[in-house]
Amino acid sequence: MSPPVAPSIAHEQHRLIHDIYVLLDDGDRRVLQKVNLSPLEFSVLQRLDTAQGRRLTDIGAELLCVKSTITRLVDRLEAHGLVRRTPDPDDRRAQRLLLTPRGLALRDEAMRLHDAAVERRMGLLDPAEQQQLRALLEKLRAGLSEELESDNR
Amino acid sequence: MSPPVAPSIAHEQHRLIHDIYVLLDDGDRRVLQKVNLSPLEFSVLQRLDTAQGRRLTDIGAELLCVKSTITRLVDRLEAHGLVRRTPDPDDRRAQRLLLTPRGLALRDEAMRLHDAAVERRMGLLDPAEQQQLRALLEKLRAGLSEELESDNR
DNA sequence: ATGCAATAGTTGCAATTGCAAGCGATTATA
DNA sequence: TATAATCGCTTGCAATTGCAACTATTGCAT
Repeated sequence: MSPPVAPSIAHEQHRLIHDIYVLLDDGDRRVLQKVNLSPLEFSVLQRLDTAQGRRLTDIGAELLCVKSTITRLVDRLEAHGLVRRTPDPDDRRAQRLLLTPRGLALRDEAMRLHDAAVERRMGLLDPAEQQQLRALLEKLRAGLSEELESDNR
Repeated sequence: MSPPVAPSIAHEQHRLIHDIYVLLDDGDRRVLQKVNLSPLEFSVLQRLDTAQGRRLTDIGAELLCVKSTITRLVDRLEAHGLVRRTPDPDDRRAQRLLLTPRGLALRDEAMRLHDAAVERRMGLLDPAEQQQLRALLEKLRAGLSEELESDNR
């Protein structure tokens, strides 16, 4: 049970976040299965709209996955009629990705289900705690993404 | 940018945790690559010792992945001489999984690297904030795992 | 202007993972 | 104690993902 290396506080914290993520992701997976979406597909749909659209690379950058993953995930979504690729008017290399009406409807349905499940799970903390948690996480996220950017520079 | 469904507070919080996890996981991946381990492999090694060992199924349950994933992940670790399967004396169906000396050394090396990276990243919060965060996350984790258990019942 | 590096996206390939079926061992039930 | 249900683990198969290589386009530096 006890490893020879003493775990640090930060390590414990990281472990906590990891455990929680695993639990949340597992819950997400079950909920989203009802609308036949994987968590990653849902993340992509969440980032789209029906008007201007987004470029594939931008989405990949936000989700920290390689371009080819987005390409093929979008292939699937498009085959299901949920999104539509359209040429970017400003850059002939790029594609803009749009939600179709059907995609919008499914996305909203998924969000309703997902939000209800998340609400229930986050309800384990009272509102004051949720507020606290949110502030801490926002600070952490800001720092982490900044660090990531400077790493990539 | 703005979706037609108003995002709830809980939803925002979930999004934060998700984003942070993605960032942390990306960081983990880079660090662990230096010792040629995937995050999941590292998670498994972290849960092992050199004495009694753990059963494969128990590890899978903790990491919320199916048994076959553990089977094959252990196949790889064993092929690299990091772990060893040994029959469970109490149950002839089961295998107990042990760290080899080499596995122990690598695990400790990985933990040193990983901890240093985590320490640096969690250092974005001051000690008081880390303390706060830890308390909140522990409460959340406890609630979530309890919920998971009752789901599976 | 011209050539060279960087960028957007796609494709081939290998590795990882989940699901379902299967096999031996164990526990529960009658 | 016989039989059925469950459990621990493995294997076949399909799906998802990352990496590297490639094409087409853009932008920068001369």
